Amino acid sequence: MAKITLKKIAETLGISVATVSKALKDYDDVSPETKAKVKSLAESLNYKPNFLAQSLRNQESKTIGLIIPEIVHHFFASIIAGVINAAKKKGYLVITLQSGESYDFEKKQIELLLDKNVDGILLSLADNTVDYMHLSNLIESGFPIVLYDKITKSIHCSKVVINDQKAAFNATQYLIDTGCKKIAHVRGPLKPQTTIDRFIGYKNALKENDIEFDTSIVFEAPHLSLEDGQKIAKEIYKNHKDVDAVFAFTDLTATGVMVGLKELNVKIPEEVSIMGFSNWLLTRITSPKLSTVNQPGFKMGKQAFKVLYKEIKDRKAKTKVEFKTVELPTKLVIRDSTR
Amino acid sequence: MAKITLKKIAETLGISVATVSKALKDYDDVSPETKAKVKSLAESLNYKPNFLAQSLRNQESKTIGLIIPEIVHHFFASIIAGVINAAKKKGYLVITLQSGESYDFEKKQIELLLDKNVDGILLSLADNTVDYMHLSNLIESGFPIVLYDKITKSIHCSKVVINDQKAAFNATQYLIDTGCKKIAHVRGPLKPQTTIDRFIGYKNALKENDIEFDTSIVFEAPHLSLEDGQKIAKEIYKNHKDVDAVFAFTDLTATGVMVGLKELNVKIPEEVSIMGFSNWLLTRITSPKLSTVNQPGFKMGKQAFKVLYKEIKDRKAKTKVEFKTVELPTKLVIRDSTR
DNA sequence: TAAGTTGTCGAAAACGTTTTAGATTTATTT
DNA sequence: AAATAAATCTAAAACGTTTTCGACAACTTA
Repeated sequence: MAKITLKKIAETLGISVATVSKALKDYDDVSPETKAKVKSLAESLNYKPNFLAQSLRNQESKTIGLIIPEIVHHFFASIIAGVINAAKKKGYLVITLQSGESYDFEKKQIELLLDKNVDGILLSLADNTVDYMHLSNLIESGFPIVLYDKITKSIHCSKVVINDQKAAFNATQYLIDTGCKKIAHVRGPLKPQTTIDRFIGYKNALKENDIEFDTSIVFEAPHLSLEDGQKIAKEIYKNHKDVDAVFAFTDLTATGVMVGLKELNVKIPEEVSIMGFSNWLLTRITSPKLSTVNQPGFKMGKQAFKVLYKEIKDRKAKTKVEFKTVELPTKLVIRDSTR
Repeated sequence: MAKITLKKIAETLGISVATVSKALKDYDDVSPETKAKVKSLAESLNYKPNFLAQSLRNQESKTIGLIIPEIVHHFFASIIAGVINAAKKKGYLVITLQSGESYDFEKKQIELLLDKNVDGILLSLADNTVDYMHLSNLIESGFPIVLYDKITKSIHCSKVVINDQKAAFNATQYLIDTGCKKIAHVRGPLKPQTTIDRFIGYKNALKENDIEFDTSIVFEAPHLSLEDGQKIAKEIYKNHKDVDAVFAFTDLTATGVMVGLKELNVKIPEEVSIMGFSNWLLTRITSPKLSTVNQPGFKMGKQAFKVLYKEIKDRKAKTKVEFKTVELPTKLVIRDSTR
């Protein structure tokens, strides 16, 4: 059961290791006869090149790193699946790490991945990442990194995102089109670009329709949890009875708002329309079923890998690497929580 | 920005590579002075050993493979998180692959991981895996593998599981204790051991309480989907009006049954108690909230890595590897869908 | 026949580390 | 002072691959 190596093949055939290697890779300075002999023996011994040796020699590991803020999360799990799926097709394997939305972990894990000689990194920024030196240095050195979902405009590199502004605009516009006049917004933690952009989209839609923007009906859900939503529901019921729609940053919080309002006997969607964001599994389970914006996690993962792959190839071929930003389309999924 | 290597350190210090290597590892045949010089230079140059070279030389990659049936799934995502978390603590990285419940993929991906020189594999069997030769050969050769969650009794190796029989027994017993007399069971696909065990637990509880087992109220949910559950709800409503409780193989299907029955104006839990299995996020969102059995995914992932780690160490130390089966405790989570 | 061409091969270096076995120097013992 | 022991170092092989460069033979060409 010992491992088959080039050396073994060379010895049994009475030729050199170099020739065996070249025969297997169809170099044209080895005769057809030798090639045939080598190939058939390699096949019958089920020879598999040693990946570590290849990596060491070729300075590439055919492995990429994927840093996820939170694995146990429908959207991010979809991303993992998408990345793995796309990577497999190109012969790449994926090492997944979780930053837990912590800047320190994020930094450490990037280092870990670099130490492991990954060929590139896919990264979604932790919410509290504010200092980008660790990234910009890396990118300047030419190391392939692509940012997905939670990005920042302050870093110059390739990115894969959805258009949060547009998506939020469309969601809000839909609420307006269906007769809602007083639309509250539940936003996430302050820093991430996604929070900001969805908020801007919401505001733009109001403006476009000459609806006055009222800062007192914009709520922050610090943990984006169900409970956050429930609390906000009570607040709305108590102090903002005229609210007839809620557009939330994410499905879970939207569900919290919905559950909270239902407990207060508010009729959904007759009295208040609820719009979520992401299209998680749970949107099909709430009652009424939650209207939402589909955020294509699997596709985003696939696309992110593709962009990274191109950069890895370009860098190897010493072609100039062009940074690009890919914007994935979202779409409204209208169910029963909106009029 | 060129990589710092032992060679570079050796050259600037005017000593040999061997000494540098040994100095950094505190071998006792290098003088304290040399050690100090080497260490301080290494530190100031921020020397990081090349992982590939180390792996090649030491014949260990400090990387393990994790094969998951389905990543986008609350329970399995928790497992991934648990494994990564435990692995990190021991300096191991995790390559995740998805089998998609396909036997062929499972085989291919094991090979992929072996080609990549992973030090061990964590595996949950695909539903349609029936032939275990690819595994038993590997295990016999001494390669560390541990099976988690979806296991088989036909393979002799370490395993990390919950006690499905006991968990199902307790769930059923709870239904009986709360006055249910006619308890239906929704089982999963026929093959997996988990399906069989939960079914046995259900039957045992009936027997223990002198309740007649009625095969006509055992239903199969082939895809374990929400829709499967809804269909079964209709069937129950139509032909088995005397059913006053349903114990389902998994939360999503339980939810399907619940949604289906609610649509037929059956009162939950007054007329029918519903018990799920797994304790996914969604159980807190259904209305009424779903009672279920907590299946500790994160812990299972952690534990699975620990067992694998021990095997890797033992094997390296040439200690005899003892296979063991770790059984993780489950517990009933009673919410509002049961009386 | 001398020079050039072509086809086929292998030695050796390289990737960066670890470790064995031996070499060299210094210190200790008789 | 010679023999032995201890302390410190290094050469070299090893892990398994890839690729450059040159060697050699056989065949063409002038």
